[in-house]
Amino acid sequence: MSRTDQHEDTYHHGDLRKALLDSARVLLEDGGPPALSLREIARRVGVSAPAAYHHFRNLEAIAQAVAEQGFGELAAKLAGAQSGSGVHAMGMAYIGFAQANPGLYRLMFSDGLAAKSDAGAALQAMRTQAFATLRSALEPQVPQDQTPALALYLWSVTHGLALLAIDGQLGRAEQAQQQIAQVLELTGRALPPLATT
Amino acid sequence: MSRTDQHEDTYHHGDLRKALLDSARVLLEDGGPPALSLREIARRVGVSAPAAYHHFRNLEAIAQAVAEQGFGELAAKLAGAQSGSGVHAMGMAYIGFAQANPGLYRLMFSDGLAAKSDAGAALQAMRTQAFATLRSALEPQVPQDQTPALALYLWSVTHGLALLAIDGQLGRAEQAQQQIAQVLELTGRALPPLATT
DNA sequence: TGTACATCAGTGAACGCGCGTTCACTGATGTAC
DNA sequence: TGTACATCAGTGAACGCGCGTTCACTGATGTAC
Repeated sequence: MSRTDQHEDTYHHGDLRKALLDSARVLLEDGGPPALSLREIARRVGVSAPAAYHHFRNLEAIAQAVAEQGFGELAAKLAGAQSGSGVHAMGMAYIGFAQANPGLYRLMFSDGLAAKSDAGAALQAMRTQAFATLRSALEPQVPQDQTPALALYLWSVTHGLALLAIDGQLGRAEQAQQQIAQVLELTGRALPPLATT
Repeated sequence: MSRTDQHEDTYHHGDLRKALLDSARVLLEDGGPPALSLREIARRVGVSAPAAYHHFRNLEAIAQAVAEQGFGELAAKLAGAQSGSGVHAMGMAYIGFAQANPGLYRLMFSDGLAAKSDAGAALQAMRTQAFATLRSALEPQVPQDQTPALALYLWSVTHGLALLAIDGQLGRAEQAQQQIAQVLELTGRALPPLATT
């Protein structure tokens, strides 16, 4: 009988690793990166805290794995938008991701566990990787010598706008979406004509 | 004999309130917002932790006071740049502030103590106030109906760029400064012609 | 000018808390025979 | 098909830690007389 067929209140959990990551994400959205706590993550899964150590080296490793998930999902979302109408669509997708997962976005890009040894460095690497992806997505569409500056420009606007949005600095709901669209429209004005693929 | 004339190793400190704020800022730059701890702040001043309670209601009140200082200093710096050559100079000043006080900037704009009751709300209000200042500085220079969108656009770019800079996402030193200048130059291209005062 | 005293800014000890992590354990699983 | 057993994923108890905050106190200050 495979574990996945049924899962009464068994002693063994089934897929605790996944459950812990899910729990961490919920916690993250509830209280932001500072709220991440191994004990609370386990508590919400209904499992003792030490059980987590069979699946992760420590709390930082959980945070790192969650961030990794986040970068994966963001990349997927951006790749989906890319096939659409270009910069504006990608910007909306980017900010949409942050709005849908504000706690996760903060973990990925904010200080959270920054200076800390292992996971901090790993996070930094993920960010750099994400930026490299953006740059190479832009590369075929703009003059080569302008790519780095344009990529940084686009990242700055979207990153800043995303953070302002999830900080509640924009109006609520529809109004916010309209403001975002306006900013992205302005952003596009600074771009050279794009070579559509 | 006034307290300020001399200050041997007296039992009474002289200006503990200021000393605590200074200490908090150093700590903030050392370890970011998560490192803020009342005990550590007091320890670094060489005073017992409870002494702080004669000057602040609690730890959050210290953080709030520090953030308040930060917003004051940022506003002063921007006002100084405003008399200069406009948007580009103000952008450089803004990002320069963040680079000079990364921990403080994070406290002011990042999650740090976000959702928390009193101080969190106060911080939010300070941010909103800062944005209002930016908007009204922009108002006489652009068509009135475009002011909100342009202000948000400018804030997004500078905020995003500032965070990327202090997150070490840009190259080191001169290279970083050059990238910042390039991004600000691109940013300016989206602006309508400005009415110089 | 000298002294009693109220006020104030410090002190050390103690509280309760939640945390991350380690430990020795035990119950469940599934495989070898 | 049935059983012994190695492996593995859980458990509860305990550790040490640093934290924010409260408490009763005491030493210093400066003012009223």
